[in-house]
Amino acid sequence: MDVKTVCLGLLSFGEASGYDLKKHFESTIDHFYSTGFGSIYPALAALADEGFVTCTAVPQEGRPDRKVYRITPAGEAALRETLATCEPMHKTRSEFLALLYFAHMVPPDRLRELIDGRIAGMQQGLERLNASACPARHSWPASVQFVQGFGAALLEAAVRYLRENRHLLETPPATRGRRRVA
Amino acid sequence: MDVKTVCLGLLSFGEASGYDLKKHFESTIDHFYSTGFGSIYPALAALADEGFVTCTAVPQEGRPDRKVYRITPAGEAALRETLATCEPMHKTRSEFLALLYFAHMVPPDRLRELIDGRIAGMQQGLERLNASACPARHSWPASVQFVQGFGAALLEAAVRYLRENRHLLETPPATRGRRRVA
DNA sequence: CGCAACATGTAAGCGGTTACATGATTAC
DNA sequence: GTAATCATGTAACCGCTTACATGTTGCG
Repeated sequence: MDVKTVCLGLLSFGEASGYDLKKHFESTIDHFYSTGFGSIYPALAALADEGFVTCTAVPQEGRPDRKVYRITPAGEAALRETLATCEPMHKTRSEFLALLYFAHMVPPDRLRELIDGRIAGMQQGLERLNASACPARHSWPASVQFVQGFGAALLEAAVRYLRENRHLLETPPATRGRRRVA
Repeated sequence: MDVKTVCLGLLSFGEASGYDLKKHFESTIDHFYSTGFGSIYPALAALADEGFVTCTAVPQEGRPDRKVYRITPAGEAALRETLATCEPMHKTRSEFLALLYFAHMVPPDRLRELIDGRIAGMQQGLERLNASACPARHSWPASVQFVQGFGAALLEAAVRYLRENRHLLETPPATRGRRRVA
């Protein structure tokens, strides 16, 4: 499932511009599928080419036309087909965890800063998720809430684990009695 | 931090062949940084070119020479440098969550099967992590244990969340009184 | 005065995945 | 017999990231 499909799925919630989609990505999707304008705009153009969306240019003052996309019946059928048949993967690529894996080669100060930073970043992500969940004014389906809850649950677990176990990385090995005071 | 750096890091634990590294990736790294031979072999060749590892060919019967790689002092320095200065990212790309996000477009049976499959896959991953953690015979540093524990904690949280909240996706919306019997 | 938000797009480049190529041994 | 394990590599392809390109409005 590529960016095109995700954009098509988002358009199944209602019409939107590329800019709108980017904001949607940032607010609730970023934690499991992040992307940028460089992927979104070409995706929308391709979807329009295939007849899966229509595009209406809304003139604006002092800005490029706002291009509003709407999903077509063909697009909805294609989306259902893709969702019904694709083999959805799930993968994490974390240089952060890789670095921790090699903690024995990382200066202690650096290690501490990185872990502090990561915890802070995760709590920020948590706040962002909860913030966009609160309003409850959306016409979005329950699944959105579900996926945000999933992200929040994982973030909470990650923060807890880091807090409770970082000492395993940060205490000196103590093998070979190095720096033993007594 | 690319595949090259991770391979170099793994070689800081001790000598290994490309094949060995692949097994190491599969057993304990896969959950946060997966890769294949197509990345590992070129990475090792590049590291050898740069003088960060040496390569000793060990002849075998009926098989290609086993090429054993060892990190050099220059390689260790380069590794420390990279780990001390890189900006480690952490990102998840989940088509699975994307699909759940659009659950309103997915046939209920398919949805159930996918969630069941994902839970099963996660529990398998959990068993694999615990299995490779148990032996305790490794000369690997504590950080390895730490990272495996991290993976396990997240998997557990994910399984729990899916179990406890899947009904939110699987019960019909009930809006507009569809299929209301009474 | 400078920065953020609004708004859309192109194109090079990069890293990684996938498929291909080869081939013996061992266990079921 | 047929699948899995051992063992190494090459190369095309592909999608995504990044940088570039442009320009107005409004806020502090």
